[in-house]
Amino acid sequence: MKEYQSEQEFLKDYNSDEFEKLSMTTDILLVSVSSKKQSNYRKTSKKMMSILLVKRTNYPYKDMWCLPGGFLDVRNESLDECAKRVLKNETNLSNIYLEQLYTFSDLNRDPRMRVVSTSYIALVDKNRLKENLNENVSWFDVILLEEDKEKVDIVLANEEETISITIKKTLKEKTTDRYKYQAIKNEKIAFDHPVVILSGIERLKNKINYTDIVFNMMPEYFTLGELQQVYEVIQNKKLLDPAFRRIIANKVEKTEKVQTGEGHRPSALFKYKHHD
Amino acid sequence: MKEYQSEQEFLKDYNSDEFEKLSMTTDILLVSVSSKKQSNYRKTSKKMMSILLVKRTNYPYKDMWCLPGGFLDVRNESLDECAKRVLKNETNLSNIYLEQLYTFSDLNRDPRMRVVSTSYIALVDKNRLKENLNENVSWFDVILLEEDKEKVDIVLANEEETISITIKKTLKEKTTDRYKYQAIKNEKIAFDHPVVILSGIERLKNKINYTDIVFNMMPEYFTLGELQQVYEVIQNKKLLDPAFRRIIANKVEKTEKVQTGEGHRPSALFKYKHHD
DNA sequence: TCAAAAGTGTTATCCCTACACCCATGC
DNA sequence: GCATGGGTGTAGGGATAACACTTTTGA
Repeated sequence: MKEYQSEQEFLKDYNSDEFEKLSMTTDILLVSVSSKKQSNYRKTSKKMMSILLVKRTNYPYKDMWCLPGGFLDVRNESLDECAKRVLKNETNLSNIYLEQLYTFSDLNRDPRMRVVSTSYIALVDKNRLKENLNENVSWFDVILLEEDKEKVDIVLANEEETISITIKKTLKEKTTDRYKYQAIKNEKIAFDHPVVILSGIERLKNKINYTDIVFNMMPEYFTLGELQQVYEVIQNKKLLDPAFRRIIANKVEKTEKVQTGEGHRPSALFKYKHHD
Repeated sequence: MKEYQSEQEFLKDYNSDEFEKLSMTTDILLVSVSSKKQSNYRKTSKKMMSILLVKRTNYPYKDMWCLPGGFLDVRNESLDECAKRVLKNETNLSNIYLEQLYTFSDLNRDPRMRVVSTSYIALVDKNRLKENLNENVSWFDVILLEEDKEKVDIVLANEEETISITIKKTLKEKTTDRYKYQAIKNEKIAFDHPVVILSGIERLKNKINYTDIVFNMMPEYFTLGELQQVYEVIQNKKLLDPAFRRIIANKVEKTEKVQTGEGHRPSALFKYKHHD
C-alpha cells in the first residue's frame, strides 16, 4: 500500500483503477494495565487501563494518533494472521490474546480508497514488553466518563499529551443492547478509531464478568489485591474484598510464594487455574 | 461477479489479474420459528427453530445448499447495506433484525478468488413472509445435538431432504469461551457455512438471555405459552412456567385480547414492552 | 505504635427452583 | 367429564452484599 506524503501527490493517483479495488485492514486495540507508584510508601500502586496508539506520519490524518494496524496481504494471510503480524511488529511478542471485535465498512473511512477494516482487541501484561517501543508509538492511559446513557467522554493521556474525545451512543434497536457509536468531538484520533476504542473497551468490560480473560493481562504470579484492582479499573467501580474473593476463588490457585516489602502485611501470590 | 457453469470455464480465467483482487461477501443466517400442527386437538402446535437456505446452481459447490449471501458492491454500499439488500431480495422485507456475527477470511474459502465474508444473523417472525419464496430457497428445521463438549451434530430438514453435519469444537484459549469450529462431516452445505450456522445459533442462544431479541421472532400479539416455547426451542431445554413468567414479566404487557379455540382455557395475548 | 492492606466470618436479603394448586375451555 | 394448557402462590435453598473484625507488615 502506497503512502502519500501530501494530498497533491495522492490526488494524482486518485480516480485511477487503483481506487476501484477493495482493501482490507486490521486495527488492533491493544489493552494493558499500567501501574503508577504512589508517594505514600504504604499505598499500593495505582492502576490504570492503557492502550497503545501510533502517531501517523503520512497523509491522510498526518500527525494524528491511530490504532496499530495494517493492510491484509490478500494472497497470503487470513485476517487473524494479519492481526498477529501487526502485533508482532509493534510489540515483538507472538503469543498475545487476540479476539475479533467488529468489521467496519463505512464508505468514507479512508479518503484514499475503499477500505473495510476488521478490528481486534488484544490483551497483554505490560511486564512482558518493557523493552523500548517503536518510534511514534506510545501507551495512553484511558479514562472513561459516562456522562449519561447517550454520551461517553474518553480521556487518553501519556506523559506529554492529553486527548479528549466525546462519543454519542444511539441504541440500534429497542430489543437489544447494541449501540451505534459516533464521535462528536475528536481532533486527534484518526479514521473511525474513536469508535473502535469504545467498542473494544465495552467488550472487555462485559467479557471480564463471564470469562477468564483478565488473566491475559496479569503476570504469572499476582496478589489478589492486584487482580481486584484490575477488575476495578476495567469495570470502573469499587468492589468489596470478601465478595471479590469468593467470585474468583475457583479461578486462582494459592502458591507458596509471598509478596513482601509493600509497607503492610505481606500477601500470598496466586496463579491462574483453569476451572470447569 | 461472474458465475461459472463448469470448472473448465472457470480455469480459463484463473491466474488472470482478476484473482489478485479481494472480494467481500455477506452471508446471512436468517432464523425463525416454525409451528407444526399436532394431531391431538388439545395440544399446542410444536415449535422448531428454522433457517433459510439457498440451493446453488453454479460452480463451485453446485447443487449444495448455502446461506443467502451476496458480493459487496465496493463503490456503493457498506456491509450492513449489502446484508439488507440480500435480505430484501430473499424475503421482500426491509425491516428485519440484523446483527453482524463474525468475519471469516480463510484463504481457501472460495476456489474462484480471494473472498472475505462477513456473516450476519437475522431474526424474523415467519408470519410476516408467508408469501411464496424464491425458487431454490427453502426453510430447514434445525436440531442441535451436543454429543459432548467437543462435538455438535446439526440436523437440517425440510419436506424433502434431511441434512446432517458434524462440527468439532476446539477451545481457542483456556481463558475464554471462544471456540474454533470445524466441520468434520458435511456433504451438502457449501463453503464454510456449517461454521457460520453454528456460530449464529450459539450467539442467539446466549443473547436471548440478556436481551429482548426474541421479540423479533414473535408476532405483535402472542401468548406467554408461545413465547415460552420459543425460548425453549432456542435454548433447547424445558422451562418451568412460574419461573419463566417472572423473568419476562416486565418485558411484556397484557392486552385486552384473548386467544380462544385452542382446546383448553383461553390465554391472554401479550405484546412486547420495552423496559429499563 | 500506626496506617495500610491482607484476609476471614457472619448476617440479612434477594432471587430462583420446585412443587402444589386452581381455572377455563373444547370436545 | 376430562385432558390440556393457562395462570398463581409459597416454602426452601443458594448465592450475594454489606459489614465487622482480626492479622501482619515497614517505617
